[in-house]
Amino acid sequence: MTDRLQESSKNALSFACKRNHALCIEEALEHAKRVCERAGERFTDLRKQVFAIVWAEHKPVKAYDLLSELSSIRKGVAPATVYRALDFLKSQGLVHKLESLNAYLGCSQPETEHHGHFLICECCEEVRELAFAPFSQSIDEIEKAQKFQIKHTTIELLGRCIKCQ
Amino acid sequence: MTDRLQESSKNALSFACKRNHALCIEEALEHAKRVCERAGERFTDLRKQVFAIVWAEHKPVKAYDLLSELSSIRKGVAPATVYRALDFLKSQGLVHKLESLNAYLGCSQPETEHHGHFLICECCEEVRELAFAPFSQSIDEIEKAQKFQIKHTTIELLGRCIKCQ
DNA sequence: GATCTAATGTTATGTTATAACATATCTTTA
DNA sequence: TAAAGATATGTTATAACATAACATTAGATC
Ligand SMILES: [Zn+2]
Ligand SMILES: [Zn+2]
Ligand SMILES: [Zn+2]
Ligand SMILES: [Zn+2]
Repeated sequence: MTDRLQESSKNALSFACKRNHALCIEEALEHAKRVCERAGERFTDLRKQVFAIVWAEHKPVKAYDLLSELSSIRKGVAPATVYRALDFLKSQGLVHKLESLNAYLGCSQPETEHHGHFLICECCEEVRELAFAPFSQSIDEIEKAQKFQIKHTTIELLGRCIKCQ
Repeated sequence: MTDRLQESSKNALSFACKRNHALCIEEALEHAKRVCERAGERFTDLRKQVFAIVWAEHKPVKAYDLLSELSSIRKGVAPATVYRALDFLKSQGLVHKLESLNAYLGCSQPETEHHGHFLICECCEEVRELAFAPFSQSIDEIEKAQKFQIKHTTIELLGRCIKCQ
């Protein structure tokens, strides 16, 4: 247990990066705060806590697991509490929902224009968010060819990562 | 009410195409039957009925709506009944699950190699399955670049169709 | 027709998500 | 700064989606 735990004061438990990255959560929280400020939205304690828990996992989190983690640092937590916070964070692009898993993942690049395209390893459950959208050209082509105006994409590729092949 | 209704005998109700396409369900059932035969699987009454209901809609169907439709032509229908049939049909590529809608759609081209990529109109709820996979090249590239072996893709593009723009 | 296997029936429960309304907190402005 | 309005959260209840476990039935094999 490092200095970071002390620094994080009362909510230390949930605010520590599960992979022990130095300053990981602190930086992500700064990042998230800026995103909210720019959007003129409030980054409340609840939202901060939910974001920090999701982020700390570095992997998809189920809403009800999140609920039980959140309960350990906060009172009066019900499903609606969690889903409302998740909805907000999604609306700001700070977390993504993985539809094929019914789980939520902290966005790895919230300040970059991107659509949330994921590689999901069926074996180790690691999920990688593609940094640059390799599908954007295909998507443009589809929009033209099919005269279809795309507003949101769900692209989740299930398979095996290099470690699990 | 046309001849087709009479032809379909006891299960006429659910076996009629909701868009009044001539021979639509009959042909799809023949198609599905062949797919099952080739796979050495049984296309039972239950599976046939579930497939026909899903197909007749020509749009995504919720499992519990399917359940209630199925109940009108069959006894002893419970959630498991429906989900088992859907699992089977999915395994044969005869229906797809739309993860972002929690709904099921009859496959428009079950005998063609394809991955199930969809355009979903948020306005009229019409869903089009892309006939040729425009993403297959991107997917190949990702597999090489990321050393990730893709086994299943979830690609659902939400937006507005030409009629709803 | 006895045996084995696959499919379905049946009951119960687990999991995921939202509705509706009360209360608290923040922001704005008089 | 007190009142009013808007946003966020608390609280209770329920809706919507899906699977587990075991019994029974129907089809295939011998
Ligand atoms: Zn970290
Ligand atoms: Zn992202
Ligand atoms: Zn039809
Ligand atoms: Zn298909």
